[in-house]
Amino acid sequence: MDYNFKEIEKKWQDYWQKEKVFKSSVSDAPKFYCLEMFPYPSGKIHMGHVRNYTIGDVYSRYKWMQGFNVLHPMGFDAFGQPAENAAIKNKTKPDEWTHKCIDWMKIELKKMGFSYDWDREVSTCDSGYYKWNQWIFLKMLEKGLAYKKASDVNWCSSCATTLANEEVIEGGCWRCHNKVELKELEQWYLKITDYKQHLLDDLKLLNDWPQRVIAMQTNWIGKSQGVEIYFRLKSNNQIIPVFTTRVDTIFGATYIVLAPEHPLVKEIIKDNPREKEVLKFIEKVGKETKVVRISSDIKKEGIFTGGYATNPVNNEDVPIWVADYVLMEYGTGAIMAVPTHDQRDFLFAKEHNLPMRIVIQPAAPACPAGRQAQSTDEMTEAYVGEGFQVNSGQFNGLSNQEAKIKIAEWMEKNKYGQIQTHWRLRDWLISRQRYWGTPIPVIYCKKCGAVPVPYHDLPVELPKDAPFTGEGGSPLGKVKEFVEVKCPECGGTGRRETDTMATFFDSSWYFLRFCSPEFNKEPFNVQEAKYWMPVDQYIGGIEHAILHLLYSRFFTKFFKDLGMIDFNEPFKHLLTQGMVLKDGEVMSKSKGNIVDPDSIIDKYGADTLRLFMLFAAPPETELEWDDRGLEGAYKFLNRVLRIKNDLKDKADHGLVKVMHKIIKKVTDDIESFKFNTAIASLMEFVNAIYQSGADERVFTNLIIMLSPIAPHFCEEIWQSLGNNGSIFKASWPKYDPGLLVETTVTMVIQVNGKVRARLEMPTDVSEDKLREMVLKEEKLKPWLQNKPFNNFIVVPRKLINIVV
RNA sequence: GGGCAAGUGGUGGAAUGGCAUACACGAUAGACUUAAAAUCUAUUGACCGUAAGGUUGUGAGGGUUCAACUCCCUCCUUGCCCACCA
Repeated sequence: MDYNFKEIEKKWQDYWQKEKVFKSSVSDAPKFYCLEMFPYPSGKIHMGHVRNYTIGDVYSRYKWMQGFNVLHPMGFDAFGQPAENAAIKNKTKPDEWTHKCIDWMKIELKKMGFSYDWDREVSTCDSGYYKWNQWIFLKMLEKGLAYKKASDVNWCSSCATTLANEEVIEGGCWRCHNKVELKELEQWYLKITDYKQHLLDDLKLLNDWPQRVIAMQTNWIGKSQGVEIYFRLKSNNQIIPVFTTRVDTIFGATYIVLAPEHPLVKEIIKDNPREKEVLKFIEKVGKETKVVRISSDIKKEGIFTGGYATNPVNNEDVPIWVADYVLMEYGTGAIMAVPTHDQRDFLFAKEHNLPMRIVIQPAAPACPAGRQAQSTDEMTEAYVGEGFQVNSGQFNGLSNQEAKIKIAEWMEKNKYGQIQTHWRLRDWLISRQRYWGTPIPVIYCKKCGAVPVPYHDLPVELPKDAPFTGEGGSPLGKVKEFVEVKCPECGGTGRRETDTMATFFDSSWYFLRFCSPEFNKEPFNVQEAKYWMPVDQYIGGIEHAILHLLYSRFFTKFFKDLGMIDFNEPFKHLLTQGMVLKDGEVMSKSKGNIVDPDSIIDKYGADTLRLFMLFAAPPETELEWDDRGLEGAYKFLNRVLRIKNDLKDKADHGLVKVMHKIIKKVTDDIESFKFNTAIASLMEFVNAIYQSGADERVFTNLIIMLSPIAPHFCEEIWQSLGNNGSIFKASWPKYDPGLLVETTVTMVIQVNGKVRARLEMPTDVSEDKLREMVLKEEKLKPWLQNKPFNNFIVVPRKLINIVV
């Protein structure tokens, strides 16, 4: 008979909550902080949440049973635009809508049986939380890390707000995919670039992070070392700086190219017969969107300006061109072109018949790629590999790697240029022209300028009934009582900042807040954070590999500089779980292939859902949803339950030995997040029990090992076996290494690498004895046929390979 | 274009130099049943063979090794991230 999961799951969820089984507080015991990325409260949990939180839950419960003091909190990343949209649609207020969603979501999370310490719940939209966003902002302002500047910012007209560089994906808005425009605005920025070197260097400390996340962050920070070279405009000797990482090719620079927006272009073409034509070209390029400009199959277009510049290393005059493939926002907005050693320059030069010169030759014949080109005419593509300098003055004959250093030093000495480092990382734009976010705590005064709100006036509360319509513009600007305030400095007429903070600000430090969620003197209690932090295990989606993780690392470094914490990195170990797929595709509303967790819980129970998700694939790989696999998980639980009705007085010694092996395997597997093989081992254990019958001790160990995975199910059995208290207060079984030692072993006998026999041998058999037994073996005789052995290889306790 | 993963039965996956396909799903057969479901038992990579057994087999090709899914080289395919980045 099937077990009654509905009754059982409800019963134990209530019990865990009432008894506060998973409540944690600072103690002398070793701590373990297990954190899953908190959700945006959309109102419904999806399979991605279920997978993420199940992984964290299993690990937390396992750590509890290993004797750790576990911090396993949950909260809600509750500010953000969807609440505004939903509120307009449903004619309610973002505040009410969000809190309703949080309530629904909590019900669903509780139905999954997750072991959270709900006493630590935080929601970022509560003033008790965002007050500290404002506090952090003011501290950053004090330290010169928050500043306001006017510039062209990424603007999404459909969301009517600005976007950080990190929020622009392929030229579109990360949320609505609308084309992003540039708009000149005065906005607040955080100087994350002050930490760029630390953010890059400390990636080396993160040995327990996935390689690809490290790679993505490295890429995003984008450090590149090179030389800024001073070309000079021939007509008036003005400097045109260009940046290159390949200074070894400087003697092959046969023209330079400016971005169409480059300020010097207008000067160069002034009173020049080509002026009209060039302006026409610039206008044309300006109309193209960035998306079109970067699409790789489009031909690079450019035009000669009529001007010339002088290459400082050889005083050669080179033509100045303007082309669409040079971007004003990277480097200096101007490049030197070396057609022989850069593929893009090569194609451009061929197209426009520009001169080229070879300056690096592969070291033939050592270089396989390298037939040396005798003239540029025979080149069909640029040579971008390593080699030796030619046509490069006093640097001829050097390897290009060596030349890179020597030329850079020589240029710097002669003031032809300057060794420089370029970074891709830009300061973080945090102003948003939205309602549902943290108000930026600044007041503008005609006399005093931008004045920070004094700490004792925090929080700057978000007015509950702003008249927002979704039409854009800062809705807070329409709330008179909010905007019209006195200047805190001179008492004169002031005007409050009406932009709110980007929501990534909220999630950049929530892991610290969880250490002391009620603390009301500072963002977190320094002592408690000292005990709990850093997060030992962080679990979440790969989609946060750049934004959220980079910002959180930045905030952590800031708090360290404030002296509030004493570690460099917030997350010791990071696990990025794979997506949940259905029919090979990511589950999504638009594809209509969503499986609702709630309906699965209703039909099979949370334990079955948890078991299936963990068994179907390792946590980091994609998981293909499979109804039949779910059915299999359900059958397994019933199979376990049946054992209980058939317990023996004493289990066989053989089964006890099997048990100890399984304990070792399951412990090792769970420790390293191999839940799928841990479950496979438990299934093997169950199969073995079906063969020989378990006693209560063996069965209890099975139940304890299964309990992190199927907690309600195991808690029920634990209780029905007459145990007191929660199974999660029980300790994890230990294996007896003595029982793992075998006296005999099955050895595989190979002849020429092919398996020809298997022999049962004592583990301590001597090699001579082995040989004797092998030669006697009838099965092997046809293969050996009295031929002499070339080799007789023995891998102790495993295998023998005879080579004849 | 650059970087990082990955490619194994009908399916999800296991094995990190030493028995390829653990565990499960599915399928087939049997037991139980009036019958079905559930459950239990057995078989299940392909090919040849009545069988014993043999051959072959981890995207393709080469290499190292007594021994390669695993290490090295070349290539193909898929996924993800970045990208006219100078």
